Amino acid sequence: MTITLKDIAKISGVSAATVSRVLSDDPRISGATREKVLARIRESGYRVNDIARSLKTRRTNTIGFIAPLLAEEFFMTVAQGVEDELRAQGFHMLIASSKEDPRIECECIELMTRRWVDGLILIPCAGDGSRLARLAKSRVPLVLVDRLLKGFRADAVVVDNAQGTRRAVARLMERGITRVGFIGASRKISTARDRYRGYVQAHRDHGIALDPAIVKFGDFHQESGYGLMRELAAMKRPAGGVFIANHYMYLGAAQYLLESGNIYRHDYAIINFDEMSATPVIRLAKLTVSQPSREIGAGAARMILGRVRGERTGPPETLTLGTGLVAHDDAYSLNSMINKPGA
Amino acid sequence: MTITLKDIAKISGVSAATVSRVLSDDPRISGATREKVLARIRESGYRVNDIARSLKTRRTNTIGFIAPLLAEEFFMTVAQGVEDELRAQGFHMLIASSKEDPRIECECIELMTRRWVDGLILIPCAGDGSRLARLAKSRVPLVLVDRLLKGFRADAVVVDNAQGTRRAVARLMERGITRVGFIGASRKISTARDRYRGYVQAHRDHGIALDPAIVKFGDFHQESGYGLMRELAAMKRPAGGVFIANHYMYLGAAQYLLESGNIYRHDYAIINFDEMSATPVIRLAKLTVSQPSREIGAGAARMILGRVRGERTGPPETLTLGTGLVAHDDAYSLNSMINKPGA
DNA sequence: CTGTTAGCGCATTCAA
DNA sequence: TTGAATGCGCTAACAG
Repeated sequence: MTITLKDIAKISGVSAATVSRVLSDDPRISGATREKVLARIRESGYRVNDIARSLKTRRTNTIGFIAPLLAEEFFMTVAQGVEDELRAQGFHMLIASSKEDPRIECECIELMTRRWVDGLILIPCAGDGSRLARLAKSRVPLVLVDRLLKGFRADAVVVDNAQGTRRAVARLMERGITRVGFIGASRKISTARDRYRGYVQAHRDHGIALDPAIVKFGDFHQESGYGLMRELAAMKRPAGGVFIANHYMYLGAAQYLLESGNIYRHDYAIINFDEMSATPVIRLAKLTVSQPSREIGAGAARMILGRVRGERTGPPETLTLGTGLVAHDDAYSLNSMINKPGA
Repeated sequence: MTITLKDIAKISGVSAATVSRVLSDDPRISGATREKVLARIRESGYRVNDIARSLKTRRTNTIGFIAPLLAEEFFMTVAQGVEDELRAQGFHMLIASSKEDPRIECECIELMTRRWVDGLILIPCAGDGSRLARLAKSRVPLVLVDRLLKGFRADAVVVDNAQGTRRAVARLMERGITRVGFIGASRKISTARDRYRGYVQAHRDHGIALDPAIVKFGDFHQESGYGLMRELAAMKRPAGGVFIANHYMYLGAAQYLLESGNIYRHDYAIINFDEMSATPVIRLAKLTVSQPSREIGAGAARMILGRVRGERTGPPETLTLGTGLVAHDDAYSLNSMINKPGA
């Protein structure tokens, strides 16, 4: 027995339309009736039924957000940025994870679309954009975040992964470390591809030949980083440095170095990508490429709302944010570890 | 101009009611018409409008999930557990974060309720349950997760925080470490309170007097752990061990110990609460109390669905899961650090 | 400034 | 087994 707008109309002695107008702050309503109606609303504990409203207006004030996983700090920091911005603008957020599986991703999109989300923010999984063709043809605005899709133009918010990587690797080279290993992920993912590209560019910039033997591709997860670091460490001619393409691979690599005791034997100059809450505690990396993850999310939210509100029309735009580069002079190293304990 | 159920009825030469029945797998529909209608649906690319359906059925197949923050691994691992279970059962998840602010929390609840969520899973912020009185009186099922609220009975999924802490601290005491410091959070949060209780119990169990000077309360965040660890380290008579009440405080404490170089001077026997992805890499703790975070989420999802479907009625139930205790024999320590580099 | 009218797209009585 | 009629709660013309 929920109380409806019509009930309010009745007990206020006005029409339903008037109540509706009060609810939506229609300017051409007299102060008197507005007060009266608001009073009845307050007394009665009436609450709008957003579903009914949506059926009529064809807008749900809801944005869908789909990420490969929920329990990853980068994705969820982006999500937090999105949510903050959306809530500030009166929007809801429907969330789902694709498990890096295009089929699940499609299913999520389908379900959210059925629920009439006003727009969709997507951190896509690997592959090209063909699976999104139908969505693109529908009228539902879409913003791609973090990763781009081959052969698919859409609004997007990304960082300059190639440039961030290139600069970091170059920095190492300028310090005289020319043999730098690479621990990355499948190039079916644009960020993985671009980070690899930046790594290659740095070599070209410095006229250094790239040794394929120390270039390893895995899958952005901890186990992968662990395994690839082990491979790298097993080489007869070890690398002087290593670029590790994301936070979880860095965790895995670090775990290997610590568990194996390798860290006490060889002083790798490590570059890691992503500055997360645990980064200051790991302290194995000399250089960290950071991303403004929260801003990425906020930017995506603003972008989608621009479309939803019709403030922005026309061809897709891409917002490219820059990366940061943080040097850790306090990183562990063979030398510092030998020296410090004496202190 | 989206195509509707009525359109399908027309092109199929049947009534809207029939199409509706086909859509909901009504058993008393002839195989022939069912096939025919399904064919038209497929050809036309028709898709149900869930909003209209919800207005009619008063169910949205959507569960709201509210956590203090999105970008924290524990909360999001719970969220992942919830989402997996919900999606398997055909439900959506609306998500929001309260920022540990009861006012924002209330606002989120209000907004989700207006959108007719079928149920609400809440990791509440500090305080008592009075703010939820209205929600409790409404017909919307609620499941509390992780934290309980004083003076408020509701379905809940928690772990035995006191027991987990008690056992871990006891373990340290049995190894002869009797002076154990405490780094915890505000006792306005039930988990913080219970972990403190477990710490106190361990002392009582072993007949050890508790020294208030080494018991510190902060706020579950990194900065707090950092600051409290510094206070502890500054004591003239240092503790032999420290219990640190959650992952982020542990990160902060670890950061302090490393930055200050204190770790090279004093070998704290550390217990930390929560096993997260970075835990194996930090390696400062000798003992870790783990929680089945994903299972907590899955359990909460099952619990709320039981209510939503009316399979479960009657008084609130509490599902209490156990904690794990992991020993890290490979943890750093002053001795290991001095010895290893020689290798 | 306010009321009347007419649906939004679907599920569900009640008849047939 | 199927159809016709009705309304969920709200907004948006169009009048007045």
